[in-house]
Amino acid sequence: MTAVPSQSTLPESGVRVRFAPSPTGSLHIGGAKTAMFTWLFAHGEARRQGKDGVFILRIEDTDRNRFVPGAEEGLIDALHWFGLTWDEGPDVGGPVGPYHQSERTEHYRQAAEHLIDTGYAYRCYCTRDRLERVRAEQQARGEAPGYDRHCRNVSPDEKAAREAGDEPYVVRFAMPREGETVVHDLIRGPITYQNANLEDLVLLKSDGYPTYHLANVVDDHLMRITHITRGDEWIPTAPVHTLLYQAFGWEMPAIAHLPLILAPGGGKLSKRHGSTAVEEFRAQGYVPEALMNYLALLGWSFDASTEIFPPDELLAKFTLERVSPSPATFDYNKLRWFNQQYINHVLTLDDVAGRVIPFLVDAGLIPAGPADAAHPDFARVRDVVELLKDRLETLADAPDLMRFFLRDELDPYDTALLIPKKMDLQETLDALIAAEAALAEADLSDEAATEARMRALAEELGLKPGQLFMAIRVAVTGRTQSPGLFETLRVIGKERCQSRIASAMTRLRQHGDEVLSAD
RNA sequence: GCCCUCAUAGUCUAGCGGCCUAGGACGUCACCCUUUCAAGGUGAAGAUCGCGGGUUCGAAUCCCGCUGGGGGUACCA
Repeated sequence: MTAVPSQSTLPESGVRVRFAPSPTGSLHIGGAKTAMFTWLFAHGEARRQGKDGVFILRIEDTDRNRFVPGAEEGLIDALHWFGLTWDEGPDVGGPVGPYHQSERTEHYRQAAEHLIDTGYAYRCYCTRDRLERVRAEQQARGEAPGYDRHCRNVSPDEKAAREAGDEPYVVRFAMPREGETVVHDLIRGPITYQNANLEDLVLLKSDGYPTYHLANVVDDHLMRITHITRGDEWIPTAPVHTLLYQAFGWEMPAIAHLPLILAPGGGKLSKRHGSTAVEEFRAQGYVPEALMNYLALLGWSFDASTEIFPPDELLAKFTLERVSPSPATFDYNKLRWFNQQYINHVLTLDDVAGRVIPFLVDAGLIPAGPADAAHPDFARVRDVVELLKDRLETLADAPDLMRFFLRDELDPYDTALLIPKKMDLQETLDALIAAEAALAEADLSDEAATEARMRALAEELGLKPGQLFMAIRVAVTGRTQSPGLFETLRVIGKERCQSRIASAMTRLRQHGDEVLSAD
């Protein structure tokens, strides 16, 4: 008889959990949420209770048809960016590796053999054609489609004959035909299943690779997982896995199914609704802390009013007990709000300045360099970010809002914008001439003094302060919207302010000529 | 079809039998602040707690049914 795979010796540790993605694409936001809750449980809740909370990354690459080269690297990248760290995994190693299922096939083969030997599984030689035919017939008769257990019931003679040949086969689980199986979900309580409704699932495929069911159970056992945390969509497989543990004679880990993320219109969140991959949110200028905060509140809450939970707060407060069983709809709007909160109020100025750098580099506004204080332009960027961070919803908004600070040339703008409300071209020109003269002898680093001088000037000119300020604002920024005028002037610098006002005056004169010649 | 699961405003949620004339947040609208735009502040509208039965002196909270949403039903995970 084939021996059942056995656990390696490992010091008794409190909580061992894993995130087990398949490298079939980029990290979906739903997967990120599952990973995060699992991480919070191990590194937050368990460790707060004085337990050794271990978070493991395991790569479930048993489907050779869906394998995507590079996906694993992308997954790990995205997980790191998101802010998760694991204690054991394919990249960091660990005592119960390897952490790729494709390197653990011997365990699964052995486990399947053991189950056959003990009568809990059997070889099935049915062809795909036959399975399809059976399904079609069942459906035609209005029956529930499913494997008819043909190979489970063959005579001993036929069985022996088949085994002597070299036909390809799969190994199926011999599901109990009666009784019921109860799964105790940590989040939703007991779930009862009638065994008669359960199918004889394939455990080992004809290519020798295991299915999810076998590999998952065997690995969770061998890796000494204490709590299974996974998405809601796995609930229907829970009784099968429970029965599998029983067949092996292994203790079943505790299990918790985390609520799914739904799309705004209902159904799965897909490309049609917007971004779904963590990598996309990153590229769009979301900060990981905000994404984490938003996702945490999609199914978990601490109290009736707290909304802002930076990662350390999450680690300090998260409990599985307060995770809701109901699925939640993804709201891009609210994510944006969280992102804005982090950029405007939670992250430090230096931090935001650093994070904005890659976006400015991509836009060609500053030279490439490190995304922190080591960048040669850091001080400049920091000064600008100080004025603008409150109007950043995402980091990707930065290049557009910051252009007129970082480049000498202004973007093209409509000359008519220079003329404030209730003023005409000549009045505007006069105002700018006076403003330029005043600016020439002003100390822009003293914002209060500059403002006082300009307010006085407005009065001399018989203008409202806002009118004068708007003319200057447009001349200096090329826009009707900007941070406070005097801090804007200070950061842009006197020389550039003067040359921009000069060119605004030139444009006004030309504009006037054009208007005249058109008449 | 069958199995499972979920159910408080458009959305995320608090609530775990009386504190609820249902609290917070996003979004929406209004006002304040104000040199523009943000940010910030204040306030408003928005939920017969999906529906129907029970249990109880009393139910958003417990039980049953229904309805609706979601998931599963592969040699994918």
